[in-house]
Amino acid sequence: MEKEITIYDLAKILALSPATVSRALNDHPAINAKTKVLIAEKAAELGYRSNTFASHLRTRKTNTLGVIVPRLNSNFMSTVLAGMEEVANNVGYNLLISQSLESEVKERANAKTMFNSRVDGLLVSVAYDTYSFGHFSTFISRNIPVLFFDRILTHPQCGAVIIDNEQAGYDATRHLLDQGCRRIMHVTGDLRRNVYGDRLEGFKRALAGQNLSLDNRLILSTDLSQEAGRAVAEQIDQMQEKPDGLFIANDLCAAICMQALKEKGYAIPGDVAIVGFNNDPVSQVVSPQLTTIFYPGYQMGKTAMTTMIGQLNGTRPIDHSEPIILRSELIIRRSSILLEKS
Amino acid sequence: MEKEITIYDLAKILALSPATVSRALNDHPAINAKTKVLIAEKAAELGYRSNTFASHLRTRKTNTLGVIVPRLNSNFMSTVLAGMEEVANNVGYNLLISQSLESEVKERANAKTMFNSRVDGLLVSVAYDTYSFGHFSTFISRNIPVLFFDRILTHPQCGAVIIDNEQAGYDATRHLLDQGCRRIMHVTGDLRRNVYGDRLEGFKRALAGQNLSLDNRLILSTDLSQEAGRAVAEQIDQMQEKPDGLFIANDLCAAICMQALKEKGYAIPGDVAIVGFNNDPVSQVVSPQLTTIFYPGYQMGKTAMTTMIGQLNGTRPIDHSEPIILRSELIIRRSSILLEKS
DNA sequence: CAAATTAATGCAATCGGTTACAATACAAGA
DNA sequence: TCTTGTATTGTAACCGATTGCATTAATTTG
Repeated sequence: MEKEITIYDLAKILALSPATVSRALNDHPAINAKTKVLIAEKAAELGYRSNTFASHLRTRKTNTLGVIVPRLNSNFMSTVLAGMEEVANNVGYNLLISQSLESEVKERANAKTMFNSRVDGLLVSVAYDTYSFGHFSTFISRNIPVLFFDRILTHPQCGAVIIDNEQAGYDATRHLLDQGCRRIMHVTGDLRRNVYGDRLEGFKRALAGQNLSLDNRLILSTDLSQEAGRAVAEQIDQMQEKPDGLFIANDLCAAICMQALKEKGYAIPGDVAIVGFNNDPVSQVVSPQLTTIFYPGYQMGKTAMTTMIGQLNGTRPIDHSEPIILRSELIIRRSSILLEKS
Repeated sequence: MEKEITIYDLAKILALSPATVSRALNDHPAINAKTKVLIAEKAAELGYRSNTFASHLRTRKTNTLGVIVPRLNSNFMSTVLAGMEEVANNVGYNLLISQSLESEVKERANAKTMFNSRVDGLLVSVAYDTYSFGHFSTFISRNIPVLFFDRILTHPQCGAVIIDNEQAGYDATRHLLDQGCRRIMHVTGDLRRNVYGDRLEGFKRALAGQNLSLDNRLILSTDLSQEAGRAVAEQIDQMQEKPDGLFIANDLCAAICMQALKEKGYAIPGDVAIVGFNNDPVSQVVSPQLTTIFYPGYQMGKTAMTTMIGQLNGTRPIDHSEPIILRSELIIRRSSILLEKS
């Protein structure tokens, strides 16, 4: 009940050598099938469990992957993690998860912890203010694969899994244009971050496609928080030339903003048509329901993890030259429908 | 750049013994302060990192805690995890996180993995259908602390951190009664689960306090999913004697139900006043905004983790006799206000 | 029937810290 | 001066699984 059984105990009981026991438990081909069965049975009977530390010490593999995310308590991130966990769990990898709380300093500390824990690989979605790569280069130099997802850093030796933010930005904007909007405001995050920068590119492309000029006053870089949503509504209310369309790069922020606008008497979508981003549950419960971009979080988690494991197995090395791009999708709901379908 | 530095390397370079190096790095009092500095500097210079496996192998401690939750992608759970992570991270513990996907079978498998990974302690919020304790008793018999949170199993050797679900149920119901509701429906989960069973007790107590009898047809045990929310609205629509109040044990489910009711022409709160549970972001963006119970997830995560670590340090053993109960709070919003405040 | 294979198992070193038990050096006390 | 004490550092045996290199037994080949 109390004492741990080791392969030495098993060996002694069965009058075999520890080496044979070890090999049998690892299904080594050189061991007689009957012997394997014998050992396996005894091991089960005595409640033997492999000491992973001894094993890791010897093999220099940990079967553990590190994951660093900006925040755990976001619907999107936890969905991604759920996807990762499912894949990892299936192939026997453990996950060491930590959050940077959107701070590069904390992210650096987390990376160091992961490094010291000797994770076999690292999956990262970087913090809001991360621009340096330094804390990841230790991994690279030791040949530990680093894979970015969603919020990525571009690096010649790291893979990346993202959605096509440019296309998503284009789709969202194009949809508003198709509904007749001519003065579209884009509320977004830090534009140096790929997810936001790329969406802006799509936004611009859509405008250009309609020969509309870009008004920089209509591009708001915020932190996409709930407060930001309220502030945007306030700002719109103060504007002379008000926008007739609003593309906000986050659903919760968009929902709050929509609510604030409604309180101020604006009709949605009549006065302002709104498109969000993420397909967060909130997008379905606001009224009118929010048009948004479906962001395949679960899929992203699974893909990232599968890619990482492929790399570790050597079956499929990560392609460092090109990021893996997942399809996202515009989901049209009431908050942006100005024209009845014909 | 490539090779790992060990304490033996450091020892050789500095003409000291590995023992001294080891002690110095662990700040052992017997080591000369100057020697410590010397060793620390050299270690930093050469990029030494402790091999945790060798260390764990010897000390039989892993500095890793296991956490099993039903789902990662729930706002509440990810908030709890965020709280746990913050505390654990501060004191140098790592978290091994996995999800049971609401299945006892998977939970059992996860527990086994945790066990084999030799976590120093285990924190669990059990799956929807978990009623047996078997997969945790291995931990107990090896003296590994197990602490339940939110969805708990009651066991003489395990601590627990919960909110006062009975009181919360009472508060929610009492509020509806105070607003004049006389026929309140309670939509909840599996009643054998403490979180739901206790809320029902509170529900009953509130009714009893007003000398109202309990109508079992008004207690609906569902899976609290979005579909369940729609189904409830449908059911209400079919009822002869319709409820004038609705207490739903989950915000998202409540929001969907509210939406479905509105579509069917019911006025909220006029025809049906609604109270949810969790204070999920959705509760703030639905209209009318949803009255709900604030569920201190972050706090729960921090408290659970602090308790666990106190236990591991030996500073403060877990009190197995009584669960730790956190305060929750009724947040009154428009979905349930029938009487103007006087 | 001897030699050569093949199959199965054992020996012993190794991974890198940790720690009980010395050992050494030097200063203070008798 | 000799003893005792104190401060530091060293020696070596672990922790438990893995694996290259034998070794032994069993089978096949010439």
